[in-house]
Amino acid sequence: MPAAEPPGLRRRNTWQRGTILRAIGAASCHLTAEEIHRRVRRRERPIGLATVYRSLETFVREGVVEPAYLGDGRVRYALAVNHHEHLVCLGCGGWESLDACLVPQPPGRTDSGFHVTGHRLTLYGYCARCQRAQA
Amino acid sequence: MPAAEPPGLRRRNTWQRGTILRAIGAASCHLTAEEIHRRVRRRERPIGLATVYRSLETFVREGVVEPAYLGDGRVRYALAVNHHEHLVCLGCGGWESLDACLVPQPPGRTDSGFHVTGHRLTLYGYCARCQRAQA
DNA sequence: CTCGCTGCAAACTTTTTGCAGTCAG
DNA sequence: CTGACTGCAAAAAGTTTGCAGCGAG
Repeated sequence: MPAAEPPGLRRRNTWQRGTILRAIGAASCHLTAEEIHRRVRRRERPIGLATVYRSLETFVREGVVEPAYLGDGRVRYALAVNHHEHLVCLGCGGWESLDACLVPQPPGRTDSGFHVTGHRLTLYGYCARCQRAQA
Repeated sequence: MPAAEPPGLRRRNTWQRGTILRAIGAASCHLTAEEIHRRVRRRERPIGLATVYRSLETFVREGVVEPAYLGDGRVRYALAVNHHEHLVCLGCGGWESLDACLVPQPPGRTDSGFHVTGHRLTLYGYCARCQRAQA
């Protein structure tokens, strides 16, 4: 499920990547790159923001981490293991998490030969507060 | 379905918005803001990029246009009527469209009172080309 | 040893915002 | 008439990249 290994690269395990991955895993929801950066900076040895971005890119490619685009112009990340969907409000831009996964179908292969390893579902509409405001 | 009317604003129809909406509708796939801008610029009277962005924001709020975040750092737009899903390759970053909509469940209301009016599903994995490259 | 990874800072891209003038209703 | 919409240009925000040094394997 974690997708096949990248072409010819040999991955190295550094303490930075471990720290970043642990920070994402410790969070209860999706984090932005900056939030992750801020959390791993608290440690004795700081980690560069660029490193966070580069590590995230690697993790996403490996299928370990899942990105989420909630419409506020920044990407959020969470462990693929903690997969969940989001409800985004078109009124205020806010969002809530949805525990259930509404796309139960297992990864497979499409007609075009595309190998599906995961998915990302975002539901959008209006939150309770915005519905009231429109009344 | 096109969501309720915004709070206290009265919308105005300008030739710019009509042109932008027509450009999106004429496209066979999702367009980036810049692509839309380039297309509406061909006309005799050019439209400002900021206007394109502001109009898109309005259209999305109204539920007329649907955004798509395919992971390349820019947002793409298409008419909600032309709804379709995407397959994004984690290997090369490319993407293909999927005609079928895999989330047939109708809009409804969640426990938290959130009113769902639409959704956005992105499947990810590896395209045929990248699978071959990894072999 | 080798070569992928890191940090820093500069560069880039995309999107947003301020403001004054315009025009739809 | 009113105030929402527009254009321009400047600014912001988020992400990427170049490069030299470091260190995992």
